[in-house]
Amino acid sequence: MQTDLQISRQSATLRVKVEETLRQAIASGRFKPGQRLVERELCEMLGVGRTSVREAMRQLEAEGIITSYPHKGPVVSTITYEEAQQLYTVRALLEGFAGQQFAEHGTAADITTLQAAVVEFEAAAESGVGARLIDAKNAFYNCLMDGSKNVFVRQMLTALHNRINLLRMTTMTQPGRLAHSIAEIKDIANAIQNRNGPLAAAACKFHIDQAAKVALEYLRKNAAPES
Amino acid sequence: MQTDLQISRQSATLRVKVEETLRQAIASGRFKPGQRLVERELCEMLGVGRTSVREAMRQLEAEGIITSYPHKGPVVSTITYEEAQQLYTVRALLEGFAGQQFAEHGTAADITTLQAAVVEFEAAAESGVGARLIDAKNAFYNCLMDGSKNVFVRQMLTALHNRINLLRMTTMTQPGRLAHSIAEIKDIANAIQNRNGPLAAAACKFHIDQAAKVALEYLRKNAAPES
DNA sequence: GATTGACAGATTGTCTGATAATCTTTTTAA
DNA sequence: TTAAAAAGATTATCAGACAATCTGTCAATC
Repeated sequence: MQTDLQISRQSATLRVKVEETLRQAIASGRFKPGQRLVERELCEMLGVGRTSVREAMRQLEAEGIITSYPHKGPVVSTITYEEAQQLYTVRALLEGFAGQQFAEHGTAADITTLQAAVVEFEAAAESGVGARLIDAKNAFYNCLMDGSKNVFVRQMLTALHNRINLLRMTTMTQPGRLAHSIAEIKDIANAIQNRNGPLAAAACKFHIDQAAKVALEYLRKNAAPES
Repeated sequence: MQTDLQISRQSATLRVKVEETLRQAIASGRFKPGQRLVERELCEMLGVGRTSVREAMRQLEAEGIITSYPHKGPVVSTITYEEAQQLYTVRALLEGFAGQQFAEHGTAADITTLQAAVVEFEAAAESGVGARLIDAKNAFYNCLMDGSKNVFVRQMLTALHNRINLLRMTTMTQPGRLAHSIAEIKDIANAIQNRNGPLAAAACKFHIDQAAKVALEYLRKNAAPES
């Protein structure tokens, strides 16, 4: 019975739309880390009541992308150097795990999808269009997370990605990084296709460790946060 | 409904207390998985307004211990057998990591605290007092998580523990399990004290895997809920 | 008898206004 | 100059209202 006749049903509740809008606004840099988010301003900006804004805030707070202080209100979360380190460390752990599970338990269809994502990623890189590259990267990671066949791993990695976004740092735009990135991603896909779990895990970990190296180096240079 | 869950309204924010109270109420089985949480009833029960209840709901929803459906309201989350498997799998991964980090980077003070927790755990086991045992177990895990020196690992493990609590299953109360549990915990502490990272990781993983085995076996027997 | 449609009741979703609590800044007093 | 007090701003919470949506009931229809 379930055919593809779904009505768009413009997102379930207003609150969810507010969440999505704000998440996007933060991820895109419209709101910067450390910036205060004043309730009244958000209400006017979004054209919704305080209820919706406040409830959305609680959600974003739980996700860690905003931090709110009692009686002072929410602020876009900032990430210290140490936290960034920790973030990349646990991301490497979880993505390594996801890669391993994918290699060992992923379906043939999963692998086909992954290969397609790799091809698109290469094409996007060659096209030089930033947005397309970002989409391709996200598609790849999404596929990888699904391949883990573990809802919780997916949730946690999604949360980590959101928080890493706060760094507003695309390691891929660093000179020479993109080429390496492509090669690393190919290694991951190959290891998975060969059903080599440990190698897939190592490849994933290596990929993230490299990205971390670039990102942390960048953070160290572009001096610290005065807050 | 009873009013035996009254909140003492003092410092912090009311909303946070509501969160804590409800989290506790769910963890203790006062509210059971699948049970609906009607807004108005919660307001009366807690003696607070809808604002505080609704915002607390958003937080608990983000934590995964309740699930809410648009225009129908929240229910206490249920966990399927497959989800329980995944939960224990990723918990083993993260706790293994925490153990390894502890062994490799924990301070002497951390180790002292951990040893104390082990001693208390043994004493609690001998005393036969359930509440004391639970406290001791929590203290041990808290110490372990802190030892990881990684805020995100701590957050994720806390979230996982909360969700495992939904199973309302204390593997330790299974016949013969407690003795094994103590032995396993000692192994963990010893590996850490000897600064043997890989061994600590293995010990942590083994401990969780054993608990998972017991829990999953129990779940399989006590037939699946059809919801 | 089973399905459909209309209706009523219940609950959530959202808005608004009001008040208390708390933080921040400015002003005043010593 | 520093400390205390007052003023201003913002959040935290409550209460009431209304709309939107879900659920169950019951009669009408085939």
